[in-house]
Amino acid sequence: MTSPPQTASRTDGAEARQKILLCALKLFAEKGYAKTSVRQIAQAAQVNVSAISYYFTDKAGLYRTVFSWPSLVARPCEYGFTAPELPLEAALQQFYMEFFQPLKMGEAVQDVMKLRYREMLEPTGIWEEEIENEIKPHHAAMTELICRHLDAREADDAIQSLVLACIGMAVHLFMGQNIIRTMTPQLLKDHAALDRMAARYGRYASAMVLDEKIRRTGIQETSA
Amino acid sequence: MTSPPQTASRTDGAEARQKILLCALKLFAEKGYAKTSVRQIAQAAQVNVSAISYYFTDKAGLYRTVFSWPSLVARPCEYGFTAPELPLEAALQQFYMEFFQPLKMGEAVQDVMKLRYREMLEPTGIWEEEIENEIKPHHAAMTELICRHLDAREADDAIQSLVLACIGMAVHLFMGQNIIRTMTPQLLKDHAALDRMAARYGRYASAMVLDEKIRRTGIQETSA
DNA sequence: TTATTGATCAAACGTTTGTTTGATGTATGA
DNA sequence: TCATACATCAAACAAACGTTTGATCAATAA
Repeated sequence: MTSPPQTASRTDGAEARQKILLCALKLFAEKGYAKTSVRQIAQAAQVNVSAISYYFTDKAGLYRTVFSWPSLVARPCEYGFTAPELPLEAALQQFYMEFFQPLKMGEAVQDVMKLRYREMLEPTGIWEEEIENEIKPHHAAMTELICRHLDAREADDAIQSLVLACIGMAVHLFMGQNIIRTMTPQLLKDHAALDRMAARYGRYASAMVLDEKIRRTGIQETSA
Repeated sequence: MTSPPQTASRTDGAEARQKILLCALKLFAEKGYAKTSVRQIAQAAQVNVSAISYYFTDKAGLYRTVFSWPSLVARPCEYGFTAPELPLEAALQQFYMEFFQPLKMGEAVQDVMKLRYREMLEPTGIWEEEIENEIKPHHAAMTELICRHLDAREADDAIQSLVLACIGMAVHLFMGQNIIRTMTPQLLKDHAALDRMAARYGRYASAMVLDEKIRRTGIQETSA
């Protein structure tokens, strides 16, 4: 009879597991998967090395668990920027606000995002099955928004470039945090600074879309 | 068996060195420093493992050599986009043309760029001493260009955000090659597609700067 | 010729890697 | 009380790592 007993009163186990997860996240995000050894993680978490295999089977299992940490990855009310009643600039500003949200939250959330973006450069394993379900929706949502405001029923190359540019600005800011904080730290200083950043990027993106719109109507008029 | 030339049975030595460099570059760019073993490199280059220590002292030495491969890194006529006589949009388009140039060239050049951008995420060692001398000039050149066209003598936060956005679009396209080629392959298909991309990004960036200019003159008038 | 030099090799080096083992301590349930 | 389940530990494991060794082969210079 080895039915799972209730060990709720026992705090030791879950506590160690949590510590391992937290330290692993930090180290993985900081130095990458390969450069982080299980012994380093164990030492940082102040647990025995074998605790990692004990709780997560192996290093890869620990990474997978960290990578899709539910409480950190789950972002409840996202894609609010696609709301149809929003004017273009407001929608884009909200997009960047949502995108920069993790930067405002704790280190852990940022580290998870860092992990995910790191997978872009080193597409091995989880990338295809996980990011595919995160990047593509993001991309599709932005495409839909821009198509709607350009009165285009399909996304041609120009629109897809536009989508890429809008998203690229955000991704770059996220991935280049370290550099930006070195060169122009005041831009990411605090929540207010990030909000200003989102507002500016929203304006810029809006200007890009409007430029494309003018170009399109112009072409339509001359070709008609 | 064909009759062997004078130096056929005995290879030059420089040849092996070159092969190691080429394969190391490819593997480092593909999988990162830590995940690439010297044995893999040796096998790919079809040389003995010890040849790496023989020619480059150690793995780190090989990496350093690859990282600053003179013939690949040297980019002769750069920063041409800052030429004062260029109008804004043309200047920005030239910026993106220059930025995307490596994408047109051989795989080796792209891999070197990939290596350099990878150092952004994993700032260990060479980063500080090398990238500092590459990113900052790029950034400064773009800042100067935008300041000039905005009639601003100093770069305030808004201008620096603008600079960041313009550069970010380009960096994102470079780093996200794999994803972009998966989702919208036609945007990076060939040289002509890349040129169209640079032209579009130039227009978009120009629209952003002009938007900021309008905003500025508007504020100046109301505040004056 | 012989001596020397540089390139190449298989083999082994000592470490570090991720993982497993078996023992020990400890709280819980009967 | 005893017995079971669980958490933790030091130690050991095989495999892979970067690196070194010493021999071998080919070419050059004396």
